[in-house]
Amino acid sequence: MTAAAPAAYFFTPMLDVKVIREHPEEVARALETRGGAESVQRLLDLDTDRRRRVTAVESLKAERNKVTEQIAQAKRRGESPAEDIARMRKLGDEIRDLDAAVGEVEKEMQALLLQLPNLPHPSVPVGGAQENQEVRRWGTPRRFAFDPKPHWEVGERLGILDFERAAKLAKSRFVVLWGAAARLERALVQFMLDLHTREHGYREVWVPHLVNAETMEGTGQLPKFEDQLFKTVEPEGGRPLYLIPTAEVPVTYLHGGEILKEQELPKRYVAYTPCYRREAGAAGQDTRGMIRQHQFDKVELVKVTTPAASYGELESLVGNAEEVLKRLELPYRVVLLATGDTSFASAKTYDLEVWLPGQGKYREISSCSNCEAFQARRGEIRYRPVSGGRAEFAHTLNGSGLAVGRTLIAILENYQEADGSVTIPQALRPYTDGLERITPVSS
RNA sequence: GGAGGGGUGGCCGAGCGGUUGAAGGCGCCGGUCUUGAAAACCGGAAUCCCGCAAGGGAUCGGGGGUUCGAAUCCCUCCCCCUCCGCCA
Repeated sequence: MTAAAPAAYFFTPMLDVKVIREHPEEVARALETRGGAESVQRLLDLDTDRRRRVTAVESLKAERNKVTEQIAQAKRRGESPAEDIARMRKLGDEIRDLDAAVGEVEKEMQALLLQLPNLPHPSVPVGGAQENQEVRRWGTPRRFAFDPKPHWEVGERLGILDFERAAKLAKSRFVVLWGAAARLERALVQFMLDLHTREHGYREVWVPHLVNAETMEGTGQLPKFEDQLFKTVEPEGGRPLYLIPTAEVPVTYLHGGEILKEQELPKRYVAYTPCYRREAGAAGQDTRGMIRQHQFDKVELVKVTTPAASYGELESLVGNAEEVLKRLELPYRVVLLATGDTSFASAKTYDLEVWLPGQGKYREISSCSNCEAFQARRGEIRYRPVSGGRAEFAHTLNGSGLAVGRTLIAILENYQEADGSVTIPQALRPYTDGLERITPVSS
């Protein structure tokens, strides 16, 4: 039996209030390039206010408990202490009012805290995307004897990418994959899952694609990014569900509200799911082709580990994702994101960018993050140390291993030939039932 | 969809108005015994908040209510289970 997930519970925000209280300047500085620094002073004021009120109400409660005990004793003696009871009535009202006031303050604090992003790791360059650092490159972009086409031209010429019909079925930013493309998509999923389970030690897991608000909040998607999510409408006030924007959400929250044993860590999971994103605010970006879709497949890697091990696990996670590109012989580079470009829940993120000759650019194909205790705190994911002490928040990590649609794109662009055909990478052939080349006939 | 049952500590499971932060078991930590281990026995240990501390407060699915006082009574929401119906 697994523990019931806690309904979001006051005072387990993603940043520990104590850290803000004790190091307000450092926190504000760390958040400068990430957003939220302006909340720090307000939080400090609220925190002071809250503590003052809590102290006051608790002394009243202490009195209530004492008098209650006196009444109980009197009753046992057969007396009826009318004046004590009358006093308790008044006390009870006062306590109720003060508690309500504390609740108001806590509500405001919680709302602010839920909007604060994670603090960056010291090794992360400070600044916006222009401060991102290329860590390494692998592979040499192929020299083409002809002008390499973008994937949408390659795919439409082969009759395997169909944007028009997808728009008819749904709307723009969807695609229909025909024949060899659908086959390739499936092969890629299989190939990635096999690699990570057989060689990298991940356990495969299959999860719901629709999750509730607690799960979204626990992993940092809500409340801040509601406009990026597809949401269901339930009749008669039923609780809505959200379509997952990444498998990171359900897979990380598998252990929400649980206390794991240190000796079970690290947990390493791999999951294949479709991902659904509104892409609000991306109007005009990547409108052609299947770079940015409302629905795409992804194989996701998730780890739950101890604070001491998490940065080592981040490096190996990146290596595991890189291995997919290496086996597919797709040139790529690894980029360490600067503070301002690092995602909300993450303390440190490496992006893998694959070379797309049709666009003449490296484009993101994986994002690998160490969220440290940010999600663990929100989602109450803890572990009991071997030494038997108090339960500690775990560290959670995630990374794409890889985005399948973009991998398909990369193959179409990197492996295209002058005659419009596309060669299937060697590593994928065990999964394509003998198909070695996509031509208009084979497609 | 109809009818019932239930949500308690790391896990299982008692309690059903005051002496219960909560019996018992399992698991965990320490000790005795042992060449070592196991078994047996003894002891320890929930979490969060406020406080320099002493100490105090809160927490038995969430929220609200009744009461001087609630894990225990009432309302409401969420979730799980069993049976019947329906169904990929």
